[in-house]
Amino acid sequence: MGIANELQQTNFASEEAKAIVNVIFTGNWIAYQQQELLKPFDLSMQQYNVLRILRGQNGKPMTVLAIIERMLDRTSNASRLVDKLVEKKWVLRRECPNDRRAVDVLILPEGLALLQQVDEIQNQWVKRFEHMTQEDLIKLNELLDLFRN
Amino acid sequence: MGIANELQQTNFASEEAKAIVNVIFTGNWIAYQQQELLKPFDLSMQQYNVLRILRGQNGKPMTVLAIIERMLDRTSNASRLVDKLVEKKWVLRRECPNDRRAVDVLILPEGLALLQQVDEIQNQWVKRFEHMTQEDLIKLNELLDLFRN
DNA sequence: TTGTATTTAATGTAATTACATTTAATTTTG
DNA sequence: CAAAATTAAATGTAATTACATTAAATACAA
Repeated sequence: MGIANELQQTNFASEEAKAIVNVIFTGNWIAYQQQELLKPFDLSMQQYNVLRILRGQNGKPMTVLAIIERMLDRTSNASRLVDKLVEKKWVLRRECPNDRRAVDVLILPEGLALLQQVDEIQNQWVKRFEHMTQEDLIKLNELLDLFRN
Repeated sequence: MGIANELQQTNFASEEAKAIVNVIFTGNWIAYQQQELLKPFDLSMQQYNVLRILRGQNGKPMTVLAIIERMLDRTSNASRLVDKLVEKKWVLRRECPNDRRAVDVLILPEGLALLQQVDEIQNQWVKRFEHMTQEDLIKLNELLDLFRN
């Protein structure tokens, strides 16, 4: 993967400049891996994210707005995202009883089953990070959090 | 920014799982910052990346294929990317003399001037990371490299 | 209560992207 | 050398995305 190594080689103006590129590049890299992992399930990362948020509700419905607020990437298109999930019969969409502007979205058993399947593959895949110690991972998470502050 | 903090709060299945989400999220976050920074220059991140690659050539032209190989994000659309740069008169495109299939792309003085302007803003902006020590940044870069291996 | 403002979701659209195909030029092979 | 294979870039397209606008319902204020 050409650039992955080149990143180490390239001489950057500063450690900051390298970190910026490195964070973006590594983010894209892992996002790509995740996309590939989800492809066999005909699931995009955003759709997967929404399904997991809905699962987190333990059966309670959520409005589209509530979903948007929980999503990792601010998407203006949650409506159409939910469309796709409805089409595939993974979630149910229905008018919200107490506010007819709003729409309740609810994960279906089929959606839950799908997530369980993905979880299994995901758990397998995560083993790819066995070369990192727990300490490494904690430190990485700390530094990324610091980076954003 | 809701999620940024929620990331710290949310309880993940594992440190690995958190790192995956954290890397993607932080990558998107910083990419967004960069996009905003480039917006006043009517420059997308990919276009900026191409211009910088061309600047690195110190006046020598590059074929589209050579550009693709150096780009951070594998884009299948380098042709159209270069189109935009040509439109804006930042680069020149001409037939490659020794291989008429190929196309030489060359950064123009206007393109170099633009980059210099962006550099200045960029240098200002990077100060946002002053809260991180040099050691922090080096460690972050190391851990990201490790993460990809 | 009635008109105005706000909120929620859906939609229109233009730009971007990924992926496949096409065109033209060059290289390889028989 | 001629035909086939490969290479480089451009193009077609369908899907995705960002951004603005619309439509419908609700909240609020006079």
